[in-house]
Amino acid sequence: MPELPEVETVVRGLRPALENRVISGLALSPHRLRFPYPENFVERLMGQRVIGVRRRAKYILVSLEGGQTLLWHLGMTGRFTVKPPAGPARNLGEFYDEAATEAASAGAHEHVTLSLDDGSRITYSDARRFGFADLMADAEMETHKLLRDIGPEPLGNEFNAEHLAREFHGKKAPLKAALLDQHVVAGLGNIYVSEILHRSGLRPARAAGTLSARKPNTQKLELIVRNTRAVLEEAIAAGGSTLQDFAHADGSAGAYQQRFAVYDREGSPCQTPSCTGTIKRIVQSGRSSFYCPRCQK
DNA sequence: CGGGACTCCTGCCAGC
DNA sequence: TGCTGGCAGGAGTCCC
Repeated sequence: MPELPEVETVVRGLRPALENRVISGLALSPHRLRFPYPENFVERLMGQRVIGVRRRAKYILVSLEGGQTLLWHLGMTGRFTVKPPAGPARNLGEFYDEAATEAASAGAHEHVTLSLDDGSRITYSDARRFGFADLMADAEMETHKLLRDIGPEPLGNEFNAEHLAREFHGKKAPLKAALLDQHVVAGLGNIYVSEILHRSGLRPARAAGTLSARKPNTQKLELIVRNTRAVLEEAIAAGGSTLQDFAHADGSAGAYQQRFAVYDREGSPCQTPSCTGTIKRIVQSGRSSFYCPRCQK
């Protein structure tokens, strides 16, 4: 599912396809996505030149020359496919299961088709339609409802032990929920939070506030910060290499197999060196969490 | 106000 | 074999 590393991978794939190109056509399917498209969506995008593509949290932000920014969220099953003027289509994001990727490549659930001035086309497919698009003036970025309250980027300097100490202070919510909260830190999702907590030796059900009492447990907080960065950077590196494979290969999928230490590994032996535990699955606020009861405290 | 439940949607798969 | 129910998950919204 698209969490920060997957969105980053998609952004890196979209960048060369979109930057400097002019939008020459835009077609929408009759189905709306999670939210209705913004007013005059097509008209406002037509003829616009793309000057930049970047990521904030799990949002894709496309800057347009005319002073507008296109915001896109992939939801859970959103994916972009780039079709160059000649040659095979390139599916951005091989982190989805193979069947869904094939379906998208075959044109199923296509909701938006963007034509560019170099003859290429970019399509957005989204089986569950949890994704959505929005369009705003650049000046509205700071105050945009979906962006203004988002926490620091986990790979930036603002995400540190002091920040977590402040955010966790007095929190009764479990660590799992606290790290999933986009206001605490941006971009983490269900899968990576399990991985980060496993690497940090912390139980997902542990109350976040226990790490930030009157005297914050700085060591543990720093461990979370360090492992968050490590897990995300490894995943981005893996995604990036997938993209490269894809760019110079014949379009075959499956070169990249994500290896998780705990996610979806219930009943498997814990991979922590010298740990003899077995991965357990629990449900927290309707979501699965995976952890090792032996080495996570 | 914090925290949890519910909601959107469709594909997949275990179990009957 | 074919159907059904449960599950997957991002994040806004609602309610206690």
